[in-house]
Amino acid sequence: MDYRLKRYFNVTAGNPEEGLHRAKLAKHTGCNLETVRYYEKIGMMPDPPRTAAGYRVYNEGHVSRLRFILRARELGFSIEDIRGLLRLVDRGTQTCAEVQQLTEAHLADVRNKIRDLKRIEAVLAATAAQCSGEVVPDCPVLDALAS
Amino acid sequence: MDYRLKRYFNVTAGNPEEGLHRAKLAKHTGCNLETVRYYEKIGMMPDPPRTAAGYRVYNEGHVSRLRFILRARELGFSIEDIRGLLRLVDRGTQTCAEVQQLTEAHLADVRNKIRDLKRIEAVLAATAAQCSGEVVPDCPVLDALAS
DNA sequence: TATAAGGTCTGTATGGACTACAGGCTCAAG
DNA sequence: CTTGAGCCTGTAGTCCATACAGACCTTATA
Repeated sequence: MDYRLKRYFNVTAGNPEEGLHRAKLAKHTGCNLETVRYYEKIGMMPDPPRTAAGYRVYNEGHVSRLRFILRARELGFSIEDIRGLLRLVDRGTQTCAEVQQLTEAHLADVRNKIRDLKRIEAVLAATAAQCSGEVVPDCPVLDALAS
Repeated sequence: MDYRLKRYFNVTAGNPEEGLHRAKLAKHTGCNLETVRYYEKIGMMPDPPRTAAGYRVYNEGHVSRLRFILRARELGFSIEDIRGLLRLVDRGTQTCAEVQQLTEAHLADVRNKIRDLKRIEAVLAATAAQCSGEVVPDCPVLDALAS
């Protein structure tokens, strides 16, 4: 399709609101503009279709995938961890056993994170509560994770 | 005290098991050897006392502080977040109101992390359960964090 | 329709948080 | 008193982004 024609369709041939350029994807997800390109480069995000002029065009699928990646990073998952999680989404050739093993490993990791965060939560909540008085309690933050 | 004397006390003057050199601290905490020095440089870890020859000497306090930092990083806290949390430990000059505000902010962050991790946990658990059969379920991992 | 403004492209440079290495000193053992 | 392991410092390299530079595309306005 000629790019002159594409204009009539607001970038993509389909639904107008499904076609996002890079800046809009970034804004929708809270991602840095350049990071979008970076994740594409390292293979975390698929190469998006392009307009005739070479502009990247994203859809809702890209939005949720990118949101997931960003939040998973905030939750302390490494790039490789996230690749593993996304493999559960992108799979096709994997056997069920492989999927299960991967899943169980992530599950253990996630549950440990939850456990430790709850410990921190408890300590912080106690601190905040006691602190409403004049007395600043002795702060056992470090002990929260004293495995 | 002369360092020749210190030998008799296994590096520190006090309890032998309280004096750790850098490699031992690293091994006890699972920290990379060089990272110990790095955290000291950026002020996350206090400058430890030194032997007469200049060797760093750590105690149990250093161990738990470093463990905390490392785990907090794994849980997705930034260096600045952790500085904030540690300020609750290191405080002395802060007012109660400051401590409380800081604590409440961290608390909200922690609770959001827990919420999202639980969502991931639920999806992973479901995946693992279904996957024990022959059928690989449609994988809604991405939807887990579709805020 | 010329042009200015703003969005996008690519490649490259910079920054933060580590991590590894090089060259020299210290220490315990033999 | 030498040898090897461990520690010191400073510096270089890596990973994960983030920012910038110079060129092209698109839209609005004169």
